Amino acid sequence: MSKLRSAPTLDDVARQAGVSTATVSRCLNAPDRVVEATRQRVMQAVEALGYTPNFAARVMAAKRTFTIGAIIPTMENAIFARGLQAFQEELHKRGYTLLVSSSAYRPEVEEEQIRTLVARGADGLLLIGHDRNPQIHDYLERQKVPAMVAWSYIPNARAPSIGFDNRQAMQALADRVIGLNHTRIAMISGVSEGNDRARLRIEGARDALRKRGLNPDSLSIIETSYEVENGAEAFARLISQSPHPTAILCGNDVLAAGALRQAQSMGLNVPEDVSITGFDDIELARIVSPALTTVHVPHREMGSKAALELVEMVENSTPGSTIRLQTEIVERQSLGPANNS
Amino acid sequence: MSKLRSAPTLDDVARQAGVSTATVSRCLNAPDRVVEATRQRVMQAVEALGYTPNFAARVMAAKRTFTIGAIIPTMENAIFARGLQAFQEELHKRGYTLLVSSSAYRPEVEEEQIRTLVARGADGLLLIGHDRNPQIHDYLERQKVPAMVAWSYIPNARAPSIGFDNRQAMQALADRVIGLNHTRIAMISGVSEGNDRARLRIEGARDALRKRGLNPDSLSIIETSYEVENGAEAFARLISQSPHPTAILCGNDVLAAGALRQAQSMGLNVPEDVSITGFDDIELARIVSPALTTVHVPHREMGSKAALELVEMVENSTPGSTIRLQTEIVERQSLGPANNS
DNA sequence: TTGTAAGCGTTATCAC
DNA sequence: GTGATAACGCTTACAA
Repeated sequence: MSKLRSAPTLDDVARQAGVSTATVSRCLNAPDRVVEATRQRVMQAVEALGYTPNFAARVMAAKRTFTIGAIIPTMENAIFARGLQAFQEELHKRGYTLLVSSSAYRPEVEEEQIRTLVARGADGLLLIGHDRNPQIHDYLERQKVPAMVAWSYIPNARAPSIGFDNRQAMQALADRVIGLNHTRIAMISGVSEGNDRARLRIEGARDALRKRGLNPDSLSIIETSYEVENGAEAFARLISQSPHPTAILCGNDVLAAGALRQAQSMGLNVPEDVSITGFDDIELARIVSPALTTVHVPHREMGSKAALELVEMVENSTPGSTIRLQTEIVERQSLGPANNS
Repeated sequence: MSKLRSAPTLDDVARQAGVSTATVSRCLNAPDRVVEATRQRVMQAVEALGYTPNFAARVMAAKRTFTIGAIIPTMENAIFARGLQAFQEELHKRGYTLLVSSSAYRPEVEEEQIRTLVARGADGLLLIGHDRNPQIHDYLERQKVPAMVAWSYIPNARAPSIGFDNRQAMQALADRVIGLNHTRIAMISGVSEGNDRARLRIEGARDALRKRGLNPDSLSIIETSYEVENGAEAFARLISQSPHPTAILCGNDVLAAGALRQAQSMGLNVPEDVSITGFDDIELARIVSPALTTVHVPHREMGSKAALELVEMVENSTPGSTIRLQTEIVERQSLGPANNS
């Protein structure tokens, strides 16, 4: 049986070019440390053989992968997509490759993915939100893999983070709602357990009620997972209360879109009969009609700054700094004055 | 200076447990080939040291990564998300990890990503659509990395594929439109160059005109990239023609959502004044109002079957088979009879 | 059942 | 500038 010819190695290239493997390696990694003529010869051999360096071997020898891993809760909605795209673009400029996996909002899956990415030699990790088993951070420290948290700003947390103050942002929005004379307010939130963003947004809404002299416990909250259908269902339940809420704060735009759809299918006018607000300002917020009044999050800025910061941590072993980004309320058509009939 | 203690290796575990590295390796990879007592001891050592196998080393020795790579054109809209999620879930069941990267619809980026993933030892690749430089397939063959194409069904193409017949699907939809007495039809397509799905959908629309005795060249087409804004702009241009089209076929739901928004902001009623159709049946199609009449694509089925097929190719060196999935038209509210005034 | 030792394909440190 | 050569951490015959 003939020996299967497998992918060409450095050695093959070296032999073909009549040089040593060291020279070939230099041609690829530090071209100026090799004389033009030999480099030409080597590159020709590389071309001719269709050589691609073996990544695993390179990693073993160099102990660097130029790879950053990111674990996001879901790819199925656009919340993280835009920020991640900017993250990737910035990394690419700096010579890094991004590997993404999604945990489906399950902590144990996230943990597994973290270990997988570390085992694969990720030079650094991007994680979403602060809530997780602290042992994971012990593990990352032992493995010396720097990690940065995004989509949430919490100073002095275990890991440096870049994001916005979810609590304050929702408080500002709720305050705006109350300013329009809404007093019967409800909220459709993402599942708050293990999700600091969701939890802080709830707290923010309560803060607003409190500051305006309303009872924070009067806020009826339904927690549900982040899908359009769930938003619709939750809306149906909340609106059946009597007297029904005149404004419904949603934990994100996807839930808000679901709520809106449900309102419409129940023959309710938004915002005349009931106001609905979103959070995130993803594309969807402008697509639905009425367009959503929501909280704009600077996704791209967050992604690119996260990349810069993380690369800095990786390359200079710095602890990483925590960065706060500003959000702003964008007023569109889904929020109007209360109709307290 | 004290030696920095780095991540524990197999050797450390072996020493701690008082066995050889081979035994530790076996405990991890073939637990039944080791006696219970020693395994206990080894596992304790693993636990105590917080050992994680070094992936690169493992790959070098075993020549398998249990990793599948996927390169999708974009993460920024939901077209690929659901199918990819199913793909990942199925792979996970089979013990594989999925690595995803996005090419931003740029062929040269896709090519680079393919090389990156191969260099990283991906055991197999999932690619979207058939249009690409054929040299890439030569390369993959040389590297012996099986690849499967999804989102497009083309028999006898260079790579096996799983998907649907884009041409036939759009033809069926256009036929339905014509059956509602539309004769002035326009199309908002994705950029067709380097995108067989977009191209075939255009062809399908023309086929329908032809079969119904209409002039296929009467189909005015605007090609644009896949974002809501582009759909809106294209709609504005098409509708300004006189007489204006009564039905606008969109290359996907995102473009359709943009067209719909633009129609509404111009005070046009859909479908009374103009009909709009989508393609893909992503969540968005049900969120907008009127909800989109569109082509339903079995995304999850496509993803999981692609995984099965690709794993089969990887594990048994089979050539892979080409699988055709069925689409169906879902009638909602954005398509109505022509108003030929 | 367990241990020994030979790779795996690079990079990096020295000499030359 | 270039060439030997020793790691890097693991898997896997083969031997014991």
